Amino acid sequence: MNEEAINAHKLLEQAGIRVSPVRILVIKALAGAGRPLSSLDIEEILETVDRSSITRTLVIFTDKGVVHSFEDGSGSMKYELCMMSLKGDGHKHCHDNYESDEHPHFHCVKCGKTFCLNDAPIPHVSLPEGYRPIAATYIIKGVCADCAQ
Amino acid sequence: MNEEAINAHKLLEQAGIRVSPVRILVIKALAGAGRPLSSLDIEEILETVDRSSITRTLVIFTDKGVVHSFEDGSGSMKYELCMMSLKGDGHKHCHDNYESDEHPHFHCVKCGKTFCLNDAPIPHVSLPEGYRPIAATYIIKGVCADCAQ
DNA sequence: CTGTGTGCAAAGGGTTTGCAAGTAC
DNA sequence: GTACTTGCAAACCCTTTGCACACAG
Repeated sequence: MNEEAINAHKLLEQAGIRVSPVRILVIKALAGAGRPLSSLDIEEILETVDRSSITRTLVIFTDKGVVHSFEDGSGSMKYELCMMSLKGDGHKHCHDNYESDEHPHFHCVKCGKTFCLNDAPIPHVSLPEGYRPIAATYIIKGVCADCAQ
Repeated sequence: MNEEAINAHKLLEQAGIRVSPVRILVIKALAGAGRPLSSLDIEEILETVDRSSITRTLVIFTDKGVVHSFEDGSGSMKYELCMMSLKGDGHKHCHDNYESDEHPHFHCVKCGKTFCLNDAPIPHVSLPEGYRPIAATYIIKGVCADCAQ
């Protein structure tokens, strides 16, 4: 069992999710991509795994705070590993502190890929009285450097 | 013809869109709601109009810059009148200047409604070299004041 | 007559669900 | 044995498309 597998294993246990082959594979696919993936993206990486199993896995991960999920305007949901779970702060649910964990994304309308803008935090916007925030998504739509050439 | 109808008429002409009954009705529905609507929302307001006609109308409006469209995480597209077209600056396409025209939104996961946070502009995030922005969406997901009680 | 707008029905893309077989404890 | 996981197929939701009729110039 290599380093990556050990980390995926640990990550699942810390999040209170039972370990399974598909779950390990999905974690590794997300970790290896370095950018948010759709269930279709993951299916293409993990050729042998059924899409509904991937989607079910991602729902569990989202519930347990292991991944963030958001719509980037491409028509399909994108998923990325939550930074807090990667750091091993499994007991801190990322929903409790979304502003420090989330970051903006850039969605390229040409290639369809979505990139993380890790350098900047999601800038703060204050809410009207009584509004309780859970999460925030900040997506800039445009053309990426590769596609602009 | 009342005041609202005259405005819708003018708005369409300024955007270079031919006037039609459905287009007037969709403009009025959007203007009357005060918050972004889905095609289903509009269908419920305009009981007699077919949903595909509404969607086709919204596509035209988006192309011409009369409305903004974005995904709020509810699974369906939301549409709202572009402020620039309301002010009569029909010649200024809102895509040319998204940061000054757009604003953040709040999506309530309980009632499913999406509200405009008009007080704040979309805060600026700088992009890596070569990335060309077209539009930005900033959506805070949570529970609205009415649903939090 | 010609082009545009609209309603209806079908198709398409993505996600979710039901069910049965497989697997771990 | 019991509970969980997974693959397959069907159902579902929303959007898009094809087509025919209605209407305006």
